[in-house]
Amino acid sequence: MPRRLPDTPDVDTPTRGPARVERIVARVRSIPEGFVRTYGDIDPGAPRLVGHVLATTDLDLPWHRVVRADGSAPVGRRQLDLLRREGVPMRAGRVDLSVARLPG
DNA sequence: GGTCTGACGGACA
DNA sequence: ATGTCCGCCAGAC
Repeated sequence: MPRRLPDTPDVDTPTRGPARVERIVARVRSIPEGFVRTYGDIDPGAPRLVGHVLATTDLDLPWHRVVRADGSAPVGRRQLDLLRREGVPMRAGRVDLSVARLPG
């Protein structure tokens, strides 16, 4: 008898290990100026991992284009300024996701 | 091996 | 709106 069953295959077959981090980096990198993506959009299976990556990486990424699911900015005013400068629409101090959120 | 912690998200009170 | 709880994954001890 196997000591454990194989992971349930799902539609998404998330990558595991360092490859997953690479995928996150790639997705952040691909956010065009003037748009944002949420942590959950970048990695639905592990949004916190996205934060972990952004907080520890030394790569030059458009980190300011990653916001929370409600459009608020985890890093604060500095981040909002950067976004405003790119013309990202705001509403009540948060990003207006209905307009700025990148599809997919 | 185990335990904790992130720039989170969703459910629920 | 505000706060709690739990799940998620990789990395650092």
